[in-house]
Amino acid sequence: MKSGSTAISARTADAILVAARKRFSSHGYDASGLRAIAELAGVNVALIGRYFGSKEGLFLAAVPPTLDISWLLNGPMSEFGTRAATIMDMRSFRGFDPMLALIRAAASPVCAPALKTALDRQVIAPLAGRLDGVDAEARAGMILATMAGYDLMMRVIGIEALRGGVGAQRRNSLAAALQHIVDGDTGRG
Amino acid sequence: MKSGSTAISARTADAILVAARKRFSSHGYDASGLRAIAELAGVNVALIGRYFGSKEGLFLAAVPPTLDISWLLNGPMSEFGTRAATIMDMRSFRGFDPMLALIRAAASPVCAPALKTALDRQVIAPLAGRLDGVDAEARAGMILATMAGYDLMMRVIGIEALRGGVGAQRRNSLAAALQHIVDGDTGRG
DNA sequence: CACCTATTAAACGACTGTTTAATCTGTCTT
DNA sequence: AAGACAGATTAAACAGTCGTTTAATAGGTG
Repeated sequence: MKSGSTAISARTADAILVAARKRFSSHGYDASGLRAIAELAGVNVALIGRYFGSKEGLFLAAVPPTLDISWLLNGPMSEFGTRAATIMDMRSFRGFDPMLALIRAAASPVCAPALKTALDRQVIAPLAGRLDGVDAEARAGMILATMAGYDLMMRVIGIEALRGGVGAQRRNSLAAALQHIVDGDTGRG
Repeated sequence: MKSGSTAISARTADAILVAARKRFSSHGYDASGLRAIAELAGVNVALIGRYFGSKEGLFLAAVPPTLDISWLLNGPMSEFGTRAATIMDMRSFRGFDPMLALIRAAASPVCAPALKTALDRQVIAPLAGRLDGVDAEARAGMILATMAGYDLMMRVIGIEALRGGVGAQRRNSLAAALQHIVDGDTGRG
């Protein structure tokens, strides 16, 4: 045998996780039925209950672990704005986008607490550690808020002012906004 | 009779609208049942169908008309950042908060199109008209995105880095971020 | 009383997350 | 090789809620 008692289940559980991430990021938590997730994974609905206990358990196992920005911290912080804006604008995930899953699930009361903890530990803390100057944590929170708001308006709602026009223009707006927070410019001095 | 055929219904329809706004802004679109809205309004569920046709019709009548920022454009644009940040941070709506309703309903596919139209006409356009310099619409979109992201992180998810600490600190972060976009600072010149 | 409107209780089918019991599959034992 | 066992998977049903609709009731004026 390959690995004993959970060989087949490990692959099935993984298929469920992959399907859940796709569905949660494209339809949100409330609008994602367990049967739709199961069908996308090619398994029976009852297996979700068996492997993850409940819909909330499935969400907790699927989304929070994917929320990290280590890929964004590789490089000098003097170029954080352009680096973040470029990735945010050019990215094209195939089925699963952690940021969209975060935004679309935030409205659900059962998701918000887990998202808050994951963001505090995996996004705010490491980002604040790379920021010089005062109020590092508050500024890290503002950076996250700016990126999330950008995605909320451009990808979830589809605001024309951000979607239309030359890509470089909106990237510059986002890059400049982010870099100012990184540089700690208070705008008054 | 007072006004013919819809005298009593006008008051009832208004009670339904008020209840719907409260519920949509505190629980989002998907998690707001029509029966909960009707009970909050003190009327029967069937009246919602009679007055607004469907749940989508109720949302369209309740939320989009409330999305405007005329109160935010009164005053010099050189103080837009501090003015917006102060109102955003100090505000305390009793039951209905348009910004929270926008954020919590954005994930629903049936709400997004209407929100997009309302935001384009009632927020982006008037705001862009007050902005000097290049890419006024893209920058107006960034201002809206920054404010929405701030609310998403602080009020919906409850990020500690934004909630905690002295209020003046997080207000300064938000105010500075917004003012830089207003001033059209590209961060590279 | 008759009439029009506003309002209600009740039921509709469809879907939700979750659970139960049965079936299938593959491995090990005799 | 044949039977027994354990784990993985499934079909089916559970109680509940969803948005919506239908038919009956209450309220107020002519």
